[in-house]
Amino acid sequence: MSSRADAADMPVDGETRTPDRLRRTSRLLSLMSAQSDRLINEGLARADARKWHYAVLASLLEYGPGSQATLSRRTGIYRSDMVGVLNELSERDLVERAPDPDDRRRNVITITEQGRRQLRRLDTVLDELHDELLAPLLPAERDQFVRLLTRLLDHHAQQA
Amino acid sequence: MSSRADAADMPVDGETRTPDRLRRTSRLLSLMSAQSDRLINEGLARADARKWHYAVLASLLEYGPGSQATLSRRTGIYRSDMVGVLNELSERDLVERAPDPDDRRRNVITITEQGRRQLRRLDTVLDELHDELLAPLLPAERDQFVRLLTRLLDHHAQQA
DNA sequence: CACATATCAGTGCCACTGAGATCG
DNA sequence: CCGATCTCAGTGGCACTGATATGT
Repeated sequence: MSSRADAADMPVDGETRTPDRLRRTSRLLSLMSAQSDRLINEGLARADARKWHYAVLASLLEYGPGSQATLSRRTGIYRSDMVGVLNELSERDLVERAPDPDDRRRNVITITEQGRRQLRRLDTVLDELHDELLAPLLPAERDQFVRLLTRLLDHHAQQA
Repeated sequence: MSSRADAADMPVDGETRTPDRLRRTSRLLSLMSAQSDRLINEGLARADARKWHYAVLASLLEYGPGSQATLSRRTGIYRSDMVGVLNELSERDLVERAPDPDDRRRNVITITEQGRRQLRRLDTVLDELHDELLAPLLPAERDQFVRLLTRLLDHHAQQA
C-alpha cells in the first residue's frame, strides 16, 4: 500500500520535483468543479432556477413529500439553508409548505404540478449542459469518468 | 452528435426517469470537490497552511519571483484576494514583499529559505492526503481519472 | 425532562466586482 | 489621458455553527 498518490514517476528531491505542484489532483478537482458550477449555474439561472431547486424537486418526486429535516438529509442541503430554498420554491409555486397535523413541529413539503413541469424542463436543460460539460470525452470515457468519480465519492461519503 | 450526457440507457419519460437526478455528473463533481477540499484544508491547517499558500509558494519556486498581478495570473487567485494571502505568507516569513525599484507600482514577491522548507513539508503532507483521497482507486485507475479530469479541465479552461 | 424541528444570526472560504490611489 | 498595479470594501454562494422558540 501507499506509494505516491500523484505523479508516481517523478523526481522527488524536493527542489526539482518541478512541475505539477500546480496540478495536484485536489486542485484539478477544485478547478473542474468550479468550471462545472459556473456552467450549470448560468444555465439554470436562465431557467430561473438553482442547483438546490433541482435537488429538492428531484428528491420530492423520487421519495415523496417530507419535512424540511427529511429533505435536508436527502439532498445534503444544510437544514439552516433549507428555509431559504423552500421560500424560493414556494414563491414560484413549485412546492407547497403546510404544517403537519400529526406533528405540529413539522412542515410537510409537497411538490406541485408546476413543480413537476419545472423539473422536466430542468431535466432537458441539464442534459444539454452535461453534454457541454463532458464534450471532450467519448461516451465510453464519460462512463468511465462517472464510475471512478462515484467510487471516490461513495468511499468518502460513507465516512460521514 | 449530442445524445444524452448522463445515464445514456435510462427511461426518459420525464416522470419515471427515476433515479440519478441526484447523481448528475455535475453534482458528483461538486460533492467530491467539497470532500476533497475538506480533507485537504484540514490537513493543511494542521501544518498552519492553506491551499493558496501552497499554490503561491509552488509558483514562486517554479517560475521565480513576480509581482502580485503575475502571481495572480499564475495561480488563478483573484488579484483582490492575493493581498491577504501574501500578508499571511509574509507574517510567517515564507515570502518577502519588496517594492520594485524599476516600477514603483509593483511589489516583487520572493520566496524565502523558510518558504522553500515549508513547501517541501507541504509536499509530503499533500502526498499523504492525496493517497487518502484516491484510496479506493488502483494506481492505473488513479492515472486514468487524472487524465480524464485534466482533459475536461483543459477544454473548459481554454475557453476563458 | 429529553429530543426533534424550524428559523435566524453569524462565521469562514471562495470567486468576483467596483473603486480609489499610485505610477509609467 | 490611457493603462497597469495594488489595495480595500463589499457581494453572493455555499457549508457550517450556535442559539432560540416551539412542539412531542
